[in-house]
Amino acid sequence: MNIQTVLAGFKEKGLRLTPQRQQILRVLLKAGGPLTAREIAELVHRSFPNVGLGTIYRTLDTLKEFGLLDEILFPDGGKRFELHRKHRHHLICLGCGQAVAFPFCPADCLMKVAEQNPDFDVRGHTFAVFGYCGDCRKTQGEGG
Amino acid sequence: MNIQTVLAGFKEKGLRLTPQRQQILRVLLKAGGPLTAREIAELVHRSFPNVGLGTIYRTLDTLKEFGLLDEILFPDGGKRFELHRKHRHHLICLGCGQAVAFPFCPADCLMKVAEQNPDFDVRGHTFAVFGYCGDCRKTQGEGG
DNA sequence: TACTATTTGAAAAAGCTTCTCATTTAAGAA
DNA sequence: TTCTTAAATGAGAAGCTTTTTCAAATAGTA
Repeated sequence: MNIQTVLAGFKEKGLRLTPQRQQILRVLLKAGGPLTAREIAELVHRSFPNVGLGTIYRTLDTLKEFGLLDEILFPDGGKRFELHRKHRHHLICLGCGQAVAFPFCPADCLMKVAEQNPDFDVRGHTFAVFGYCGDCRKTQGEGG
Repeated sequence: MNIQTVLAGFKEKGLRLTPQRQQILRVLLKAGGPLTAREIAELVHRSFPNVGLGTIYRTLDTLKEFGLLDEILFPDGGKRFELHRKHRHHLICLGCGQAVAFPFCPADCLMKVAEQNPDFDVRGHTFAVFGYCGDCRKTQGEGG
């Protein structure tokens, strides 16, 4: 996904292309992984020091509403955001917080669940794997 | 898991069996599904109106520390708690909030992830399925 | 009973997210 | 370019959940 696509989508929906929104989008596009609202705010502030957290959250809400943004729930309850890229799950390092996406779903489990709960209308699922990345294993991942 | 087991575990660890903790445990044992901290507090207050939220959270922390409590993250970021019962995942209704546990894990996906990330030391995972239960489908689950 | 470290209640504080509202501004019209 | 207007913004207040603080109470033991 590039910024042109996103901005075109914005225009289609009648949303204004404010500099703040553009900067928030650039930050999300540049991000190597999912970011917290605060991290997004800090990065945006490098170009627009006065953007309020309200604006950050409002923009994130707007993006979510249009399916452009994914929200990732970390095991401690913390939320992170990244631009939507098909359906993906994450491999998350408990040491450094780095998250790597992978594109496949727990198919076997979903099938079993659906089979065993025929009355339940499955609409979605979450799946995330936690542990320690190669770098963190050397320092903090052992013996936990 | 019954209250005797839990209380015995408490004693072993040198924890005091205060009436507040016992009541929190009873509430968790009686619960039909995972509860929010506030729900636990409300139920505890029926017997002990003055138990503070601080005590609730501290007790939940203690239980988590000893592996007696599981925390479930809902898709909106809300947290719920239930006494640990082996390793389980949840089928959660977006209509009424009811959560049903199931005892199997997304094995295929976990294997793939581990294979594709040999440097990563996998320590855990989360998996939850969301949708609408039979009751809610009749009223609010259609066309969402 | 007396002792003491643990636990508690109450309130304050902290952290994240949402809301409020006067002001600003993007986008289109003239 | 200037005007118009609804949408968006910044700043701060407010709302929630969770954590911390600390004097007072108490479980467990001697």
